[in-house]
Amino acid sequence: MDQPALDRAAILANSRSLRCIVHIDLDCFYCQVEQKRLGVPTTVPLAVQQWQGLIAVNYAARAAGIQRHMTVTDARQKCPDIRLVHVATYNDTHPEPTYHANPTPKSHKVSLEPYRRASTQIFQIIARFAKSFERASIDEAYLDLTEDVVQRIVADPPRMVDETTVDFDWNVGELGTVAEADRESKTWGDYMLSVAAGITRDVRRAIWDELGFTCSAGIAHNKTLAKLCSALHKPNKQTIMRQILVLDFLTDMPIAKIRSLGGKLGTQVETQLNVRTCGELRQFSLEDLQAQLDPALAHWLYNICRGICEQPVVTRSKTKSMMAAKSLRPPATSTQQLDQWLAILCGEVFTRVRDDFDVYQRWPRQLVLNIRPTNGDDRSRSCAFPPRAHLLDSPDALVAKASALLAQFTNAVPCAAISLQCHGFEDADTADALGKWMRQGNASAATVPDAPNAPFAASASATSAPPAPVPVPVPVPVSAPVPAPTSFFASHAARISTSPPPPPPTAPPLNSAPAVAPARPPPPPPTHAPPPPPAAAAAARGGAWALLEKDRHSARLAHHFGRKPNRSGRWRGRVDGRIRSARARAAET
DNA sequence: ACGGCTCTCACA
DNA sequence: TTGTGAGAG
Repeated sequence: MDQPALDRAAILANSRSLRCIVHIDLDCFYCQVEQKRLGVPTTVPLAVQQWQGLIAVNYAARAAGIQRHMTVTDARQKCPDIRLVHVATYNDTHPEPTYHANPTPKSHKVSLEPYRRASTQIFQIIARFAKSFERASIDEAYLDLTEDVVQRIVADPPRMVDETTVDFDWNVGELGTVAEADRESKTWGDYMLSVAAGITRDVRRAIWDELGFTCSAGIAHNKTLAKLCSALHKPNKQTIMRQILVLDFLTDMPIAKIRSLGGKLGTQVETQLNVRTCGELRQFSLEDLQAQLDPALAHWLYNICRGICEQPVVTRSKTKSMMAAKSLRPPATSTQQLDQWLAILCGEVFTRVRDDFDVYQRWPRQLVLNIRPTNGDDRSRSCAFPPRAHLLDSPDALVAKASALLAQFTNAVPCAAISLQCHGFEDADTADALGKWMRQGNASAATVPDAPNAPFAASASATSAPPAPVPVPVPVPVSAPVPAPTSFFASHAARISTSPPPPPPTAPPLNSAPAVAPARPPPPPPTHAPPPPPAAAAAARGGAWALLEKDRHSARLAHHFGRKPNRSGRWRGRVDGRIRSARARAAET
């Protein structure tokens, strides 16, 4: 068999995992938040600025040649009509984040709270449509709609042209860009994606109707493709990646566009193999790759350039850590200056932690202080986060803890940056009593109860009441082998019969993207990641360079496979692992 | 085994 | 660029 035939065979073999994965991505999110707040039409070029730099640019401004990394001076020069909005700021005399007229890094600290609150509202809507979704960033989510799609198909089966071809219309999104070859030969996978696209359209319409935000989406059989796909027709459009188009779609795709390959690792793969695109990467056999790269990395790359990706959508909607950071320009030269900024950071962390408690009834366990001396040598120290009883209405106890951490550094000044973060959130009930008791080594007498289902955040606002609890759905595994399309749906139907029905559509079907905004020009060409630091420095720190040495640091790639290396550091296949553990059990008895 | 610290990657 | 986040060794 020639190579393309082998590639297609590999994908076919993988098609047993016919998941429906959606990636939703808000269009120039910070800009939309500010446009909504200020009532600025989308036709007005607008950018969000943080000090002298732009951190978000709307599509009207992009059409005028404005790009993300420009300074405000360059932006005004290039587009005199541009509306520049500075992010909210605060300081010790104005502790409430507001949109000050002329904030300076010397006198103010940035607050991203308005975007966090908008984000919370968006995820609240997504939660109504998707039983399982993964909050991937402040404005991105992955949804696994497989179960919902199967449920809909079982309830309302499509007409069949023949045993394998489904009769339906593509009316729910753009198709992949490349050739629209085989448009008429629609597989079960295509049909599933079209049903997922219908749900996606409903989610996007709800976000628009209720909040006034537009977003783009990609609908595919896995996370990697869904993410690439959502960027294909921005803004305000959704794109379906049919399996038949995957290889063509990826052929000219720069590998740097693939998640986790946008940085040093991707650069190393590029230089070591002398490849830039997925198509070029496909020229290498698995053996070729494994001869030059870490075996785990080689395996992952071999699959990913063929559009094969098995990473599950991990249900997660709450943040795991919170950080308040301030870079100091010019660097702080006295500990008094540092103490002053530290108190401000404490105030922010205090407020956010308390607001979070009002919604989730959880409290952080760890407090971390990080400083960057001007020599760039970051240092951090941590301690226990003050108990809730000590932080009821003032951040004083937090300031005391943080100051003690700061005092641990002998050469803190001159200091270019300081940040405070907290993590290790625990449910309040178990954290206050049972959890501590368990951690003290009393686990033999009892088992920890499952954490109660947390309500989804209605708002991070301190003033809003906690929302009514919404049960967190139990994720259902969806990667079971698929014998044949019809039996696949039948077997899933039995398992999902007790699930609640999806919300009814709120409006008639739309052709392609919701008609909530006029067509926009395509996004600008991709920007490239900044060059990495010198290889020697990175290698000395044990960074990604070492990763490329065969058999070294392979465990770093665990997230690509959902499994971990064993104690000797070697990777196990799933079957291999089972055999090994069976042998190990036999050896023990 | 686990917690403390460092590093990478991503996104507005 | 800065300010956040997640995750891995």
